[in-house]
Amino acid sequence: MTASSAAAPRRGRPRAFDREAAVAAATRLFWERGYEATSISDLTEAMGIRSGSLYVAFGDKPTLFREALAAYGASPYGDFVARAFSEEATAFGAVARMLREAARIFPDPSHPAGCMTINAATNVSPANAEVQDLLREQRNANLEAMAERLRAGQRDGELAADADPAALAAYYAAVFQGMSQRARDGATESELSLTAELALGAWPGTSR
Amino acid sequence: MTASSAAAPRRGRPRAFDREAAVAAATRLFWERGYEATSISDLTEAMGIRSGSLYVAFGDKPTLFREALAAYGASPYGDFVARAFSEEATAFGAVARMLREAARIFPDPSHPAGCMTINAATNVSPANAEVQDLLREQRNANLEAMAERLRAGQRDGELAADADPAALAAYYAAVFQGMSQRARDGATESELSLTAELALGAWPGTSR
DNA sequence: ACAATTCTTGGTCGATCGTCCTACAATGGA
DNA sequence: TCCATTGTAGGACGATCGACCAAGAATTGT
Repeated sequence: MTASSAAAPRRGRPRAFDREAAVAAATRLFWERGYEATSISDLTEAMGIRSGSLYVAFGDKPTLFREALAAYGASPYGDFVARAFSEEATAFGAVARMLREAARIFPDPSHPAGCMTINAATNVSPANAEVQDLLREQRNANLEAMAERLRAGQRDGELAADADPAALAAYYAAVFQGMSQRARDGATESELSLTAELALGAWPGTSR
Repeated sequence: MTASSAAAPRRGRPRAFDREAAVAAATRLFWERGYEATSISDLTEAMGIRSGSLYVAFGDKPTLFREALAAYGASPYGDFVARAFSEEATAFGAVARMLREAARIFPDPSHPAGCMTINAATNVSPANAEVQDLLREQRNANLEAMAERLRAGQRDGELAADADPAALAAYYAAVFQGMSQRARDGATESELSLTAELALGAWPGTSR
């Protein structure tokens, strides 16, 4: 690995476009339409570049998608779940914050509705199964991480001893994914907030 | 409108394939991959016919999709929600049956996972927005029908007077859609059953 | 000044998309 | 028997897909 990370002056003709802004445009398009329904020409138009530049700068379409997904995950709209679980002290606090922020972020009209990880590759032809698998594994990994957090909470006494952490995690994952779908169907923040509170009411023991 | 509905003997060469079986094959494929990721050649191969026969018998691709969707809605895997709401005496009974049957049907390996109405057109390019809109409107109509059933239940005293029927319906719709997504991600019947019971625990008053 | 390097332009590649057409096969009615 | 009608076989249509290439432009290092 040779440096290259910093702003070391590179040889050759400099890029004429803002790489970060181009990725942001691609992210928005993939988020809105999904992987397969977004064509290279859709992308080049939105990114303001020609296909040659795209392939030089980003490789092929699946590679660009992975970069767009990483950009989503690093943005405020994509990292709020990870932040909730790393910053909240209790398991209930983390789940509650996850759902309440989802209710606010999913229908926000300043970006495509719902969660990109949930919606970007649900309908995919066999030729692009790798992308579908990538997102599926990410969702299942998020579920497992939530289950692990609940198990830890149970050990610490935050969660009733007779509760089922895996079942609770699966339940909240389903609610979260359903909220994303509802946002895509036009659900408002107030509807999703009510959904979040009803879902939180199922927390065992009501002790919180 | 001139007769033509019954089995009146038609002129000309008879169809060489079973129309109902062909629609069933198309339904399965659309259900599995979604509208856009299913190509005409995919369809003709699965249906066992050539494209010429397909266009004569079914019109174009969106028309065939609508017929496949209708076949899904008339099948045991697609009509169980409607049956739950028409056959159960109480609002809670209908919602409970809807979720419990979804937990059994969504992951059934004898057919594609989840609900076709929910998953068949989530990622669609603008050219096919009509299909996406069709399914979205169907989902929203189902939600409104559930809300109406809960309002009726509230008038009949089945549901606590201070409960919010629209919010409850939106909540159970989100859970239902989330369960479909989880099934697509590999959730088992036992996981989905636990999710259903946790969701039902949020029913107001616990009086049921 | 010149070479090495990198990016942009513009176009081409084979494959596949949904749709339709023509030629032929198989049936019912007259 | 012959015609009208309908379905099938096979291929062609223009458009678009993702990917890549050659030529030229713009920059840095020597």
